[in-house]
Amino acid sequence: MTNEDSKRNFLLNIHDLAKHLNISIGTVSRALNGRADVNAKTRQRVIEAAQKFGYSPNQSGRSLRQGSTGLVGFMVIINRDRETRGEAFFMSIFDGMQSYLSSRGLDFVVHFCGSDEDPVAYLRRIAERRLVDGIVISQMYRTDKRIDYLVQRKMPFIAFGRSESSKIFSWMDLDFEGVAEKAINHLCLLGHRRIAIATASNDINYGYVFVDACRSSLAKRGLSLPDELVLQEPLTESGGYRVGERLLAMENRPTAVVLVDNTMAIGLYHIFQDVKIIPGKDISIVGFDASPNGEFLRPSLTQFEVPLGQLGRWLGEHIMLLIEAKGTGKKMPVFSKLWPMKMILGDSSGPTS
Amino acid sequence: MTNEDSKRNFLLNIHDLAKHLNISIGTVSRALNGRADVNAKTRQRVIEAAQKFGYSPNQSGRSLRQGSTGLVGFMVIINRDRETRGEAFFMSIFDGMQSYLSSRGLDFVVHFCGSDEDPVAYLRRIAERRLVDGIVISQMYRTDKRIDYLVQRKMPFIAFGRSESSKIFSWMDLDFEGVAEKAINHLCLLGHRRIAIATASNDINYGYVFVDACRSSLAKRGLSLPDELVLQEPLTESGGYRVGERLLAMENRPTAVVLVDNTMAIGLYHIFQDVKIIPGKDISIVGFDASPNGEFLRPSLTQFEVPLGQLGRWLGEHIMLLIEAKGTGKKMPVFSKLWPMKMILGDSSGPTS
DNA sequence: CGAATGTCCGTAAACGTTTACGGAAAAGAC
DNA sequence: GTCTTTTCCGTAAACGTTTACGGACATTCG
Repeated sequence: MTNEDSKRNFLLNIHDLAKHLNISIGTVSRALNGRADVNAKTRQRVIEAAQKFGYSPNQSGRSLRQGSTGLVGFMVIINRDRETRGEAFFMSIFDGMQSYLSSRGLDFVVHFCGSDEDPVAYLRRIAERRLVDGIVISQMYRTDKRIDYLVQRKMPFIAFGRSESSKIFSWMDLDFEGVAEKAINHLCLLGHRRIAIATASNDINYGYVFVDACRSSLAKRGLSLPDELVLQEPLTESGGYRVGERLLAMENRPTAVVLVDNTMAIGLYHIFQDVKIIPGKDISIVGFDASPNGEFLRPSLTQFEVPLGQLGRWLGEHIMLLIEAKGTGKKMPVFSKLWPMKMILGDSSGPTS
Repeated sequence: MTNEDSKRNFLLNIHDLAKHLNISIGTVSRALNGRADVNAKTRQRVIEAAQKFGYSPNQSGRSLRQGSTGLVGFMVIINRDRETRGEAFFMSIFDGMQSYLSSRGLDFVVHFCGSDEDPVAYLRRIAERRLVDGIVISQMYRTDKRIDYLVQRKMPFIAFGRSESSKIFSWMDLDFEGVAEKAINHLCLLGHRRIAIATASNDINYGYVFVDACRSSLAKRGLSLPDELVLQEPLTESGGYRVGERLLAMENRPTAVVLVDNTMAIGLYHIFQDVKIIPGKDISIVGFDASPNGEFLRPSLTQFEVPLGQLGRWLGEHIMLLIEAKGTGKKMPVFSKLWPMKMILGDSSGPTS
């Protein structure tokens, strides 16, 4: 009793609302859910009362009955040493996803896997407890257990980033191959022959993909990418600084360097500034994703532009399609998409001297 | 039938598990929930089976029965022109919160209110549908309707940031007063007399609080803060650039400027670099929150340090206390805390010439 | 050996919804 | 007027849990 009080609190449910309106709970539910078999006048009364008392159906009851939560998740792995893309990156994606999903009546929620937790265990908890109907997973590893798990569980998901897997699954990724080709082409036209690549550690898949793509693009032009020019460092400011140190220490210094993340550019610029090397003149730098930092560096950074909001909307739309397909029992479609990026010329890349 | 199939899918529930073990669902539930009245051997069998088949209780059923979701939320308002603190800021807070809450058996989830949505309506949906047991709201406005709503609804919440309100509510905020005092003191000791403040627009509460605090600290030293030295610009790189433009345009230029957000520092440094003004020599700059950007600026930025992970843990702990108090029917405690920040001396602040 | 106690488990109600079903009343057809 | 159709609403079952309650059986005690 006292327990019930503390549980119920003063919040009202569908019974209270029905009693107040002198109609049955079935009618209240039908009215709010926009079903046809309810009188227009009655519906109006119900909606007004719900509005007035601040009533929305309890999501737990609803989910339980419907077998779905109406919730879409996005899983982010927090990395203490930030060996991943800059986090600000995600915000614009969230914005686009949220905007699309809410227009379709779905809710959107982000799950942050702590830096001290196992991503697979974390994801399993979310899935087993049925917290969401579908999920976007990000920061894909080169081989990622999460994929096998979700496929086997037949849970709707999209991987933001590719991954090596024998399974068939939906993914979308930035067009690293296209970026590599454009970057290498640009630098080669400027006369560069010895080009370094700064990238992430090998188990982060896109670092690997990007280096591979650069190697191909170089090969097409009769150039090679020796191992000592692949500089693996954390994708951070200090990682960029470290890249600079390693470049400066080389006996046969490259004339250009391509970065897989713009955060690195900041550290790189600073070490160059310390030793009076001018980007675009003494050495060429090409960055990756367009970020405000890039525009504000001096000289401005040559980088690539990607409309993150649109990308988020794409994710929202397609995860919804997967969820719908599963809900209606149809077999789930499989999506895969490479998102194109546009090169923005800055002053950090110039002809060889 | 076919409908049931598509709903149920192949996922198993407590009945399936009980049938497989040849015991009742009650026992399964008790075993998994660690109740005393279940045989140790039986419990072991249940736990192993659950592990083997990947079973966790369906959260909807659980929430419905218990009247609580075991979920803690964090509401972030996405701002397209980023008139708020840098977003990377939040990640470390999430990390701390997630870490604390998961150690207490609670789940943590972040809700992003899209830039095209009304924050109050967004929050109401979350609350009315009982998506979470408690929530941290951030980016407080000077007067914030969300507070009144949550107080009236008796929903456990903590405001991350103060706000003017007649209501009593729990909050935690950075110690803007302390920062202002230290920054002003530091600059005054260096001989500065004419100090500008770069801040956010007036409806963001902390911008207002900070300017007010600076004004007090200046007054204590017999100095004033004329209106033309309060520079309201977006807390972005270009906002910082704009601040620089305004400073350069002044007939009686201040010798120092205090920023309420370090993102601004980037733009400010660049315009100064363009016109060959050296921070710390020709003009002094004091930043706000410690960010890697700050360390990597040249000359290094004088700024303030805050352990964001600890701050997140504090939020997790105290929102949990509020939820527990409400669950047991006790009256909810009220927390308020100013989080201290430590000044990190850089080379961007120096004596007047 | 009977009674009292303790250990463990099954039963069933409840949580707040949605929705298939059936039926009452109103409307239309003849 | 009756018969059919339509419109609208109430009833009750179901979703997957947790937990109060009671009872079966084993154990202890006198």
